[in-house]
Amino acid sequence: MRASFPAAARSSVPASLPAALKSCTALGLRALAASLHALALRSGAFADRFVANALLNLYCKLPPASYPSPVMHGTARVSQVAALESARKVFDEMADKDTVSWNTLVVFCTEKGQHQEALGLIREMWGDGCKPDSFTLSSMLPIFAERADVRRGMEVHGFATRNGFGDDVFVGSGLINMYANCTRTDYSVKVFDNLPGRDAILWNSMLAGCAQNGSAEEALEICRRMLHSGIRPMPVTFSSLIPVCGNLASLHLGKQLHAYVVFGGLDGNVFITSSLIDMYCKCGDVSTARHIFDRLQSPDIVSWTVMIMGHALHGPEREALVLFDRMELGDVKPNDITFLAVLTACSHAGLVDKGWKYFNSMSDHYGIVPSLEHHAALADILGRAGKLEEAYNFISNMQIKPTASVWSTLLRACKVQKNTVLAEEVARRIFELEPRSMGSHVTLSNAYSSSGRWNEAATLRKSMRKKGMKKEPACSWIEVKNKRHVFVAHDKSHPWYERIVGALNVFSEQMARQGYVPNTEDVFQDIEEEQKSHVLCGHSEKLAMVFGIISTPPGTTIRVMKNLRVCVDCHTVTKFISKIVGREIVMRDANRFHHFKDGNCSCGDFW
DNA sequence: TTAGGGTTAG
Repeated sequence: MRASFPAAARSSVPASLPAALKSCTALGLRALAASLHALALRSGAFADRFVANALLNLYCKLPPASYPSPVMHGTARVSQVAALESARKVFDEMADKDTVSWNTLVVFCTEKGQHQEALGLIREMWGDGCKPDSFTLSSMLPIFAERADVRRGMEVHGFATRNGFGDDVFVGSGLINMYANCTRTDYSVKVFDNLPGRDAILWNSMLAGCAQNGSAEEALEICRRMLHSGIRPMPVTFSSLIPVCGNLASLHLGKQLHAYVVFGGLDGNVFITSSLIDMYCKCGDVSTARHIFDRLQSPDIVSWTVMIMGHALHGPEREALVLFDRMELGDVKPNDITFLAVLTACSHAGLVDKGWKYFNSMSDHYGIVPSLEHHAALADILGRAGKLEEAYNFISNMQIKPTASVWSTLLRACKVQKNTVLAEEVARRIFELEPRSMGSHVTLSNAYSSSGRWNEAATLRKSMRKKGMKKEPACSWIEVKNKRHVFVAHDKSHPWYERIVGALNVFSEQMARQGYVPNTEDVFQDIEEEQKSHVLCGHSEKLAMVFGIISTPPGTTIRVMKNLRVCVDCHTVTKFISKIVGREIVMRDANRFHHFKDGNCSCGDFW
C-alpha cells in the first residue's frame, strides 16, 4: 500500500524540493536524490515546472550510478549517451517545459561534446515555440569555436545583437572565445571593448583567447590593461599567461610570473604548477622544471606529461621513460598526449624496440587508438634509426590514410641517411597530397645537395621560385639583460656585429688548433669549400651564441633559440666553444634542445 | 525556487 501525503505536507513539497535537489546535485548525494525523485512523483510535485527542471538538472549533472563509469573514450561515449537518454526521459515526461528545461539539456550536450545533439535540440526548441535566449546562445558559441566556424559564429552574434543580448556578459565571453578560436582576435577585442561595465572573467576570457592563439604580445598587453584597470590577477590569469612565456621562450618574464605565483600563495594550484614546469622546459631550464615537479605531492596527468616531454626534448631521454614507468605504477593513467611524449623520447634516444613496445601498448593496455601523430612518431623512430624500408612499409600499411606530414618525417630521415632514391619516391607521395609543401621541397632539395646532386637541387629550387615558393629564413635569438636580440644569417644590423665577428675569428683560431674542420654538409649551394666555410661563419645561431658569450659574465649559461634545425657545423662549433669558454650552452632548435657542456652535447650528436 | 562564461601538456 502506498503512503499518501497529508494535504498540508503536499502543498509544501514543491516549494522546498528544488533547493533540496540542487543540494543533492552539488554534493553528489545520489541515494537521497533518488528518494526525492520518488517523492516528487508520488506527491504530484513533478507537475511543478521548478521541481521538474531541478530534477532534469540532477539527471544531467548526476546521471544514475548504474551506468558504466567513464574511463576510456569509447566507454565514456556510451555512458554519456545513456546519461542523455535518462535526462531526455525526464524531459519528455514534463508537462510544462520552458526555456530553462530546453537550455538545461542543451548545456548538458555541449558540455559533453555532443554538439550535433545540442544543435538538434535547439532546432526542436524553435519548433516548439521556445525562442533561444542568452543561455542558449552562450551554449552554442563553444560549438562554433571548436569547429572554427566563424561564419555561423557571426550569425549567432547577429542574432544576439538583434534580440537584445548584445550586452550580456555570458554571450560576450562566448563571442570573445569563438572569435579567438577562429583566429580573429581583432573581433574579440571589438566585442570586449563594446561590452558595458567590467567583469573580471571577461578580462580573463580575452587574455586566454589571445594566449591560446599565439597572440603573445596581445595577451601581455591585455594583462597590462587589466592590471591598470584595477582588476586583480586570479589563478586563471597565471595559468593562461605562463604558457605565453614558454611560447616566447622568455625566461625572465616566466621567472617574474613564478615569483608572483609564490608570493600570492598560488603554487599549490595544479594548473599553475603544470604551466610553470612546461614553461621552464620550453625556456631551456629543465632542471628548475624538474625541481618543481619533484616537489608535487600528487602530479596530475598534465604535470607528468609535460615533465616526460621535457626530458624527451632535453635529455636524458631515458629519464623520460623512467618517469613514464613510475607513472604507470601509480593511479594516473597515460593518455594520448603522454604517449606522444614517450614516443618522442624513444625517437631522440634511438630506441626502436621500446618505441614499438609503447606504440603497441596504447591499444593493448589502455584502449587508446593511435592517431596520425602517433604513427608519425613511430615512423620518425624507425627513420632516424636508419630503418628506412621498415618505416616506408609501416606508413604504407597504416590503418588510417597517412597525411603529407607523416610522409615528411620519412623524407627528413631519407635526407639524413642520404638515400635520395627513396627520398624521391616519398616526396612524390607528399606532392600528390600537398603539391605546395614548402618544407618537403626544401628537404628534397637539401637531400640532393648533400649527396652532391647539384643539378637536381638547382632544378628543384628553380621550380620552387617559379611557383613563388620562398623558404622560411633561419633566425636565432637570445635574451640578454631581459632584452631579446634576434639574428639572421650575416646580419650586420646588430650594434655589436663587429665585436661578434672579432670574437668568432678568435674562437676559429682556437678551434683550428684543437682540430676543428668546417663541416660543409649543410651548405646547400654548389660553391667552393672556402666560400662554404664563410657562409657557415655567418649562421644565425653562431651570431646569437657569440653575442651571448661576450655580453654576459663568465660562467653564465647561454640559451639560444632557433626557428629551424641547428646545422651540423654550428653543432660542432658549439661543442668546441662550450669547452673553450667553460660554459653550458643550451640551444633550442625546431626539433629538440641541445645542452652543450665540456665539448659534448646532450643529444649525443643524434638529432 | 530551476539552466550559462575564463586556466595547464601535442
